[in-house]
Amino acid sequence: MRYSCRSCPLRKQEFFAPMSGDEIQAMQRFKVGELAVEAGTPLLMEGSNSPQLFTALSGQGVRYKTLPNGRRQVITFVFPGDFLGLQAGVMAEMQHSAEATTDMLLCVFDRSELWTFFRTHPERGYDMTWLCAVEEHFLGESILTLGQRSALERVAWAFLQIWARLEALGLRQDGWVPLPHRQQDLADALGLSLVHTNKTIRQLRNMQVATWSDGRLSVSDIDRLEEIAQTERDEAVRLRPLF
Amino acid sequence: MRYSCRSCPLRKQEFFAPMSGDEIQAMQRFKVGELAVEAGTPLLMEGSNSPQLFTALSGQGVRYKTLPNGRRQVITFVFPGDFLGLQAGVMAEMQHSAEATTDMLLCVFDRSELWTFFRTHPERGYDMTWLCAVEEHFLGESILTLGQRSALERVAWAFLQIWARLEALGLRQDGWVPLPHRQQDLADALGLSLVHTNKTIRQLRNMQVATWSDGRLSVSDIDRLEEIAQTERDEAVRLRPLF
DNA sequence: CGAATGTTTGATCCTTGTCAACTGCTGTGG
DNA sequence: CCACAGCAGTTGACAAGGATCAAACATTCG
Repeated sequence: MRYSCRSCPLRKQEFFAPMSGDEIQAMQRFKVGELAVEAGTPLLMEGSNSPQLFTALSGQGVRYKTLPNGRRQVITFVFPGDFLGLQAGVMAEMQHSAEATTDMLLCVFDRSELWTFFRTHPERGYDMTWLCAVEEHFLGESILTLGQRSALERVAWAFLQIWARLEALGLRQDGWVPLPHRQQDLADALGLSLVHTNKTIRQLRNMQVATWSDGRLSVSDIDRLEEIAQTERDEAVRLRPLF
Repeated sequence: MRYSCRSCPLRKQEFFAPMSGDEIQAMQRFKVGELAVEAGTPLLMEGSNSPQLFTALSGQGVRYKTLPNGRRQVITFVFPGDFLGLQAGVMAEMQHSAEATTDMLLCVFDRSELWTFFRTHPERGYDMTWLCAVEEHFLGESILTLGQRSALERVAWAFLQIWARLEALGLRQDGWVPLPHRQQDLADALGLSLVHTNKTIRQLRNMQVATWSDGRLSVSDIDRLEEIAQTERDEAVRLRPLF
């Protein structure tokens, strides 16, 4: 039996203790509702202080920061299960923006209720800390990539991460996973120019390792991809909780 | 009156509710002791699963990851007040290493007690989440820097961050703050080569903006530094908690 | 049909990396 | 005491990875 907040799974049963009936009720009070947004809709704005927290249910988006000169850095892609807006809940305001790349369905929580929820259900503090450590792990990997990997290694690494994550989410069908972003988005995530990103993607296709076109990413030689990306398959990617 | 875990301040009173007598007692049981290490000592090892958590009390160090080909990425510099080893407490093992650059004094906690502590003092889950959001903010800034800033911008940004942080810690004396790392460490943190980092530091010195030599960083024109780094002074840097 | 958006490709430039050599300093052992 | 090794910092010459510029192509949408 799986406990869940209707369509919004609170967590994976494999990794967390099941919730009591009381907790489920509290969770449902905590949840405000669902929100459907169209592609291109801004979800969070840098400098704002939105009263809401989101969990992505379906669709994809990006979290990003911008420099005064206009350059944009994509921090992470947003996939189903990702949690958005915690910063504004804790710090004075958001430090990054987020935008829907495709149509998205979001699970909306009321920020002010978050602390009430944690206070009445203290063991969830562990969950949050866990979530935090996992997030920190991924950001650290990004830093490693941006700082030390070559263009080819970066793209291979990104494909590998995305592939593993979406596969773990059960979004693999036939030989591909959905990756509806623009090449510009990947370029901004990897700190590369659009042109060079394009040429590097092509290189991976020519090597018959991975192909990304029409919003579909397919990896045909995952071992080779790991070799190129200088990384071992990351088990942690599968552990990301669905809060 | 300030409550504290002896020399290890649990938190800044400005941002957190004071602790009850019970909590202080629990905190002292949680604390195992202090640890003095020499410069060069490894504190955490990637892939290991150390049973301890640390808070830096004095001295400086680095947290870093390495690629199979040997390249090293410094994730953050470790300053007094920084918390180390949470990952291993939550995930299976550490995902990065840490090393003391100078002699350091550390406050040691027992990992297994952490959860007990949080369970008995649930409101500290908030603190941990807060700490997490702040950390995430800084890692996000690093990603922005590595992805989008030029070499000169990167070094200026780093100097600014370090200056603000150490100043907030009260470590500024006369016109300088202590920065005992090697140029190689900064290079590895910024994703630049040693040689180019050296030349860029020199450039900032020639511009009479900032000087770093003999382990002392002095900023003579902080406004200019912000301009170059493409950033506004970051208030968040001052909010980092001393857990 | 034209406008807008995204992808692809080639040519050229430049920021940064790599290589190499030299300095100054410190610690060590003959 | 000096010779020497080792390490961090410094500088110049050169190479290269990736950025920028420019233009063509494909799709979609009004």
